Amino acid sequence: MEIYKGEKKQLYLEKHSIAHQFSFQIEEYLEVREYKRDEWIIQEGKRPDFLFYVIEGKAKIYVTHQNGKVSLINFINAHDYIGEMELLNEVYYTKGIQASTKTVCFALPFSKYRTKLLVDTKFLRELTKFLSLKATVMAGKYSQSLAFPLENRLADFILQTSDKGVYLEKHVIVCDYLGVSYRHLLHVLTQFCEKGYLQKEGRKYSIVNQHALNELAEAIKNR
Amino acid sequence: MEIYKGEKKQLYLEKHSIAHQFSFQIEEYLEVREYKRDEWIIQEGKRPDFLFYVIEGKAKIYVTHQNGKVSLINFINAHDYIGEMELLNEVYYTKGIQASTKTVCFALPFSKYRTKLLVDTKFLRELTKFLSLKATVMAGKYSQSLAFPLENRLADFILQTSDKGVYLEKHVIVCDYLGVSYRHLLHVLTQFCEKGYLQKEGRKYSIVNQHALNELAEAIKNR
DNA sequence: AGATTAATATGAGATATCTCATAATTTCGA
DNA sequence: TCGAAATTATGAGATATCTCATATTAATCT
Repeated sequence: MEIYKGEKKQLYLEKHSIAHQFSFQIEEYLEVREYKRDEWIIQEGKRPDFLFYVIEGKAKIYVTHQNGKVSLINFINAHDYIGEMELLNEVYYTKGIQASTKTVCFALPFSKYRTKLLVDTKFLRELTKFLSLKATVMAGKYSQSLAFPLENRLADFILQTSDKGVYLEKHVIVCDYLGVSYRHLLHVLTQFCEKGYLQKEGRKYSIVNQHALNELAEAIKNR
Repeated sequence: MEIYKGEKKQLYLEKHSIAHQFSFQIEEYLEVREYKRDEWIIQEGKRPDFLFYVIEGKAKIYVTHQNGKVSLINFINAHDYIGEMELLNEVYYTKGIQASTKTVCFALPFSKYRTKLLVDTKFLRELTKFLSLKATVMAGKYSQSLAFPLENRLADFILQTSDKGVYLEKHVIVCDYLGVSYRHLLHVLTQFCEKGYLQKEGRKYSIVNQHALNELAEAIKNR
């Protein structure tokens, strides 16, 4: 992990200002941090000392079950908060958060800001929106996961993550995210190829029949 | 739906005061409402005009998928808010909320309070806590549902809902909630009986081997 | 460059879960 | 109190998904 100083720090502060989300000055004790790919921003079970706001990059939330099984719960993207659970709740089991690309974020030390943050209307309103959205998304994912087979969820995932008609996510991450075994993911991908929805080209898959995928994905959207 | 007036209303206002969650007077336009079992507090797809706070009773959140399948997403209990998503977000697909017992709640009209609520530190902090918990619970449920077979989730559900060693939830609701077919739920319940964890007595099930159920349920608790 | 690790790939058999069909029992309103 | 609707119950075959075993290829480290 690297902490930006001087000019580099100023650049980020200006270019990605979040001052409008607060009604007091936050810059004095704010750090700009860069985490490298695979670095842990927060370790599972270990309460963080900072509230993070992601500027660029992508991270993954993990939780370890008692049987040792690890679940990828969600992705974190730019403009997401991290550590807000620990800011708000005295008692909370901290989940692990790992950078999946180079990730730059602002870090606000609890020690300096906690009290101020908890009475700041602007910030609380922003946070409330963020959380309500998060809760909604999780609820949606939950009901989807129960109501539909992989076929539908994968179609949706492919459409969401593909770029210019090409899908190239890593299987290991995807099967973790969608909660299925590696074997089964490959199985369904093969089916998609056989049905002519996708065409395999080396490691990549080209979308051949977008319409078919759309139909599968549509089924899981509750309106 | 019945709106309490006069003395009955006063009684509820005093006995279940939520004044401490707000920094302004909320009583003037507040209604105390009673919904009967199976009545819809909020209809799916139809934005509510009130922020609700549940005083007593139990309700269910439903969402209808495009294929007509309906998912029970979660239970709502006393001290939960309803309609907070619509208060915060201009754009939000409203889920259906149905009372599963007689349910009494406070209803605050958006028209009178929206603006005030959105700048009230006390309220926002309460709401933020509520939402963060909700998001956490949903995330937990999500990862559980993917990582474990019904056996584990059912064991947990039985322990949570049983009273004095007796389990008597309706199967139709349970299989909906746990997202499995009726047939499979019965199948696993039968297994539990065969293994000597439960004993069937008419419609009820007595817990015979709590320890075994505990072990199954423990597996899904992360930490 | 060679060694190690991570990721991809495929087969085969086991298990969890679903769908459909059908019947008995209970609940509840007219 | 009767009949409709909801709930419980069980069987049988289909499908989704998992586990394990094993091979190949790509990425990473020294």
